[in-house]
Amino acid sequence: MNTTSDPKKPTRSVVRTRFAPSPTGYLHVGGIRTALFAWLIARQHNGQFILRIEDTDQAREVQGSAKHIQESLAWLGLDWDEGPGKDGPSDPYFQSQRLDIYKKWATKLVQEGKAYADPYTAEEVQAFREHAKANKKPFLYREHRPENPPVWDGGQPLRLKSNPKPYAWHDEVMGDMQAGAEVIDDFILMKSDGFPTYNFAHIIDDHEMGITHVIRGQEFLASVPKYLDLYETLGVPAPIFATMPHILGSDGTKKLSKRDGAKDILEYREEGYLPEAMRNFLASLGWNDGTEQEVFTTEELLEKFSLDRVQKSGARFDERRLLWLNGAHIRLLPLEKLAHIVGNKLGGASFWPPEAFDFDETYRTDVLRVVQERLKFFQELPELSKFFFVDLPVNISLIDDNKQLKKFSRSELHNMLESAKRSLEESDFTVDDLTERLNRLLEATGQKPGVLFSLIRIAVTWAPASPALADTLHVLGKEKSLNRIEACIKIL
RNA sequence: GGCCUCAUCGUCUAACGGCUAGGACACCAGGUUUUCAUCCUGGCAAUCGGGGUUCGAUUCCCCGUGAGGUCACCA
Repeated sequence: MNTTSDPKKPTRSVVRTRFAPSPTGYLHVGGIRTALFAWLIARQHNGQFILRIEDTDQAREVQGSAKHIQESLAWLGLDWDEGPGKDGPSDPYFQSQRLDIYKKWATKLVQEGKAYADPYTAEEVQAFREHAKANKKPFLYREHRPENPPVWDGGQPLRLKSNPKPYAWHDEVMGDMQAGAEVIDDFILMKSDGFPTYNFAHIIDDHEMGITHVIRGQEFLASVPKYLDLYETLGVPAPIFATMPHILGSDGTKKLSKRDGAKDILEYREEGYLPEAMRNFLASLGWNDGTEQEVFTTEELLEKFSLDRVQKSGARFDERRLLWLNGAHIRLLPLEKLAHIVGNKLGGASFWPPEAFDFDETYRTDVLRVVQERLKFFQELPELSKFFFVDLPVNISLIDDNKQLKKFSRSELHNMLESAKRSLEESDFTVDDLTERLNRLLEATGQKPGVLFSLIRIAVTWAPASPALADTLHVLGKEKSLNRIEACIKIL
């Protein structure tokens, strides 16, 4: 393990970005979009993308969520160059394992008189806060800064001795920013439990890890001046900031959050969404390339993404758009690849109905070829394909309620199917021959396709929807098709 | 309440200060030899309000209004 205090840091490439979640639960689309953008920036500059786990709040930590987060990123294809499971020059990447580093920096600040122990109890500080609130004034701790603070022994909160003054900075997304001295305060660096606050730890880590671009959500925008103050006090250069607008819930009222029903990103994997589609969707929420292109492959995203075209305003999360995009990406997929994804869900599972495995892979691939263009997400594969594998129960209402077929008597339908059967018995069941025969059948029976084809389609599937008739018959094969037609003839 | 940010069809968005404000999703209608889907065509639908500046404001400025964020020993 490298000690991060080594002054001779390894040569770093120009761009290093990070995603730094806290392990307090799962990742939803709001949070993971920031990760996508950070990843995109790193990758398009041949830089590094670092995953850092910010586990400094013992109380809020959720067991297993660090793993879950890693799994989410891995599914989305946001691979990290350094982080959990990937040793790097700034190892370790869990903040809870970097306590000595924060302690060292904190001690340095104390020695230089730039930080001091907070002598008040939590209740006392809370009283200050409420007093300010009662007077409708913002709370500033520094107005209560003790004259003779006790020696910091690690048991009290450690506060930064701030230098209130106006700050101006540039944000890649938000543009030129400025703030007055009134927002600068003596915030807490180290908590009394010996852990650093986010406000302190992320700055130390970003510096130690050589992060060049800090890409994060809007909730941190108001804190940037405080961070600027700390950077100055630390004598450390500030990185490039890029503040992302929030993704709002579909009702548009709040930042998307778990409380408001934001889904675990991995649920989309379960439902059969493509990571490719998710990346496209996430990117297009708040970003576009200025053209009318809507569907982007990840290669195109890497080529075209830029922070300066990221929207400043928040965007609502509309799952219908994701659904459409997913269908579009499914149609873009080569059949073999689609077959592989569909057949290898997770833990040996698949999106196929169980009956599909009574058949060989060639047959399943044939089925997939004809349903590909109507798939929107993989979880709907069973209902779209089940009749290729099992005989669905007869559902006579498909005929009785069909607005074309209901006009005919049972015996008329019976006769139509009889002639269909006779013709198909002669077929070699290639798509071409089937198409040819079905066309001739139209002439021979004098029926419209809406009648004849509907009837045959229903007879061989008993499903409300299915692929084109010739395709369906071809995939089903001669024996099964004729058997099903035969069975239908009997009940008519 | 203070501070910060934002504001174009229902939604995601485009538009050096200059054409009938463009595209996509969704929805509706029609077409492609049936259904569902794809694909194609068409339709519906927007510059938050008020003042300026300007020959001309979606665009620039001001004031409202609305929305979001922040003001933790959470991140």
